[in-house]
Amino acid sequence: MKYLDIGEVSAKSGIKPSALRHYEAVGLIAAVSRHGLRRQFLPEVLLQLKLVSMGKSAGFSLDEIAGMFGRNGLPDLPRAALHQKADEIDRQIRELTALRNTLRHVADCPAPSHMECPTFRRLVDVAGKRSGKHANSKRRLP
Amino acid sequence: MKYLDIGEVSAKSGIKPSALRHYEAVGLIAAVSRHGLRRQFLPEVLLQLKLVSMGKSAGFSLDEIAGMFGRNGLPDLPRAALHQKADEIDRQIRELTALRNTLRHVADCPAPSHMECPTFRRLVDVAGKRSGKHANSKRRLP
DNA sequence: CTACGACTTCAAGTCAACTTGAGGTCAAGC
DNA sequence: GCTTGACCTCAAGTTGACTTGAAGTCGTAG
Repeated sequence: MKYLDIGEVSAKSGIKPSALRHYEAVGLIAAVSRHGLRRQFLPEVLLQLKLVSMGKSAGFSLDEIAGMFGRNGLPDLPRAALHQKADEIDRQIRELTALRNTLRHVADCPAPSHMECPTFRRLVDVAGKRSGKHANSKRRLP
Repeated sequence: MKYLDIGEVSAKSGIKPSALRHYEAVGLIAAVSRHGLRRQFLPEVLLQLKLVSMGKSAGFSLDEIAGMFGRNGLPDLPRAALHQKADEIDRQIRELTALRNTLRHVADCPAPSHMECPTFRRLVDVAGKRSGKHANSKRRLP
């Protein structure tokens, strides 16, 4: 009785049905059954989708998210792997913080050339304390 | 004399020449001149590239980054727009923090089903304080 | 009992951000 | 003066994450 069909999940999550089907195809979510042809989802799926979108905005691929939160929305990685993911996110938070500070600085700094402003260079350098081979990102407006 | 050619920029920035040419094509960076056919870059470009990679890891598209830091690597947006970008980043930092906390929690919480753990639900809800229509991300390993 | 609308599948298309490959240019060292 | 290697251009290919379109399937309201 409390099953949701794809349209309801879409309405409540703000994610298009086509995207939800795609998520099912790659194993991020699963329908509990079918009503005729229609997928029936448990309300739980909304929570799982929240995790998915958190992961996405963190810059993880769908595959990586599936790795963090198994097919059921429950993490199936060993503790250490999860902490390592958390560390990655910490690093990303530090980078974002540096970028935000940089933006606020350039918004307010009256110097003619930021490239020569020591504050600016220091801000940028903060992010330089080892990023390495990392996250590439992109937007898509539904 | 202190011009860098693309191979040097690539070596010092860790960004492939093909990507640098792509960045030039979309107006993110610019060569000051050519030596024969070869692009000559100012050392400044390395700082600009740092800004670009910060922006990328923040989930901005190359177009958006070009919007924040004009063709010269210097921001050309009005103060208010920059602060608005900074606010967007703040929101993203909050989401990332929630995700990291969630990961650390699930790594350590002994509850059998996280979906029923109140701490878990609270952590997830923290991120729910309105994201709206937002950042989609992806990885690409060079 | 039929029409409707919300769903279904599947193949193909799109978009960003690059990468790859073929074929060409050129300055510097021998 | 010729070879070499690092660069060049331009078109086409790749990947991830979807979206779109055509053609079909249902169950419920009238």
